[in-house]
Amino acid sequence: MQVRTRFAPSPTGYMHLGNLRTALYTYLYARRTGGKFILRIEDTDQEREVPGAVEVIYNSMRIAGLTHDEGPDVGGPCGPYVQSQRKDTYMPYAKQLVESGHAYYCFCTKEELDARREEAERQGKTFRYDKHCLRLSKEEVQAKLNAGEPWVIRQNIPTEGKAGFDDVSYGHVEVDCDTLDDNVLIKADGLPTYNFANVIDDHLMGITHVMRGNEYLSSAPKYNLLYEALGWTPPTYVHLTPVMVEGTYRDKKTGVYQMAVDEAGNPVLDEQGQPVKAIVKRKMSKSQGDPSFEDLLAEGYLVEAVINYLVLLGWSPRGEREFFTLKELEEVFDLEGLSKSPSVFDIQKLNWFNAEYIRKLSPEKFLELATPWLSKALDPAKFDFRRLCELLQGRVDVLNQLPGMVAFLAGLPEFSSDLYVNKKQKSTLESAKAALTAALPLLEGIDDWTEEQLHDRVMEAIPGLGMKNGQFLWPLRIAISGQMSTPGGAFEIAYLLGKDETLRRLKASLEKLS
RNA sequence: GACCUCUUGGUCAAGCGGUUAAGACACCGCCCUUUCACGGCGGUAACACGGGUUCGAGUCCCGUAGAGGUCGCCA
Repeated sequence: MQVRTRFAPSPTGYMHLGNLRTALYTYLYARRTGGKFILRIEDTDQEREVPGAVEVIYNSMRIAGLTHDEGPDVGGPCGPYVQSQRKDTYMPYAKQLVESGHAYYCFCTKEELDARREEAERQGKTFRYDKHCLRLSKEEVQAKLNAGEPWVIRQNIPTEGKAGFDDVSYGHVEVDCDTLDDNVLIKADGLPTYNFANVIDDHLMGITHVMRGNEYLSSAPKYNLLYEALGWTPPTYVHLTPVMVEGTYRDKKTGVYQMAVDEAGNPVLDEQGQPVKAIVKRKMSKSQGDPSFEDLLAEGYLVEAVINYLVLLGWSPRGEREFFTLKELEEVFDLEGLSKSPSVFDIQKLNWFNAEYIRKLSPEKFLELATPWLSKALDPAKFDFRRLCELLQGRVDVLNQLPGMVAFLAGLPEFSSDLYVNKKQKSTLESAKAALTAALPLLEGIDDWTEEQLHDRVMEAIPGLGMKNGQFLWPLRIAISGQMSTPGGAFEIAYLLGKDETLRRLKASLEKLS
């Protein structure tokens, strides 16, 4: 049987990295097995509608290179692929379940339920719907329906026995039915809940492998009960771990941060005596300030790097190799390598991957990608971006570091004379002053301002000065850059700056040193 | 609180009854070098705990602890 997988996001307006990873795995499994990859939009929550959010999904998928075989935009035999457009397909199944006793009409209002939920919470009990409306006779139900009372349809979970399912990673999972709640299947607005829609759609669309976050692990038994009641065969389940992050935590309702406490429960204070925010391990979340896929791209991460990093976060190829293109992943991805425990998103490792991918870029491509970033700090007409990029390509991790790395070229920063002192280069304040004094006429005498000339003329002059290379070059670089570290040595910086500016800076720095 | 799941270095992770317990990131050191970086070499660092099963357990079973998830007319 041909594998059919699906990615079923709800349109939130951004691509969560955990979701992107789910999409990736889902896509890769379909490709690896020669199956079909389907995109379905789960937008049954009308209150949460975000304008333009569906386009964000298409865009992210396209940028990531995850092309779907069926979906709202490309069509397919099982359409429509947007749940809000499938409204009429769910009701008949719901009614069928009511007929067979696997579901029932419920007329309890939200307010009543909220009150009961609160009451249960006050008593420290787990709230579960008490099947109140199940006691209604067929006639009573009909009368209420005729009177136009608002209603929902609930799943009728058996009060005893066990329910379970099989998962590729987690094996057989089983729970007692009496721990399960009678969830709403059809909402008062006539639209299905996720609990119902995913079962119906997955079946109707012929999905063979359901891959999704493991927040659904505990409700999966209920879904299987539904498959059973409908006389359908459940799909193969593959539950995926969440992507975690170590960061601060802010309460959604109150907006206050969780603060750090020591073993005695006292607040941890920083040097200024201010309370410190706690660093906790939690699910990655846009609302907590964690980056989305789009955010990462905007910061100057390369798509290939993000994909490569993400695929390895929760899946292992079981070998030494760690660089993969999407195409290569389509050949090697499997379910066996999937991890069962949550993994922590590590920006440092992503940075490393990104740096590696930047280095693999052709110089032309890097120039193209870097130019907008360099232009934030430098006038392209005044600097040799091509040469600058040659120096930068091996040194930058993330493109957004670029403006900061070259800002010193636009204007000499204020700097402390301490920078001239370097033990390893045997550079002291005195030797620096001597070097700079000697450098001025030497550089003034160079008319052909190329790196080669700069290098040759200076290098041949240094021995005559009785100095070591470092004693001369270290202070020179400091004097014209004002920085401890720069993308390139003294000659490269001098070339980029041009003769006039180099001499101007050299004089200014020398003056300051006197 | 109830239920479900998970647990190898700081992080990602290999391991699927017998290994000196891989590798990568990060960190540290050395080399290279006119700086930083790159590169090369090396180093610190882990099987949560307690019971079993077994000749032998990171690997199997049971507890405990910790972590995560779920408990919405959200998905």
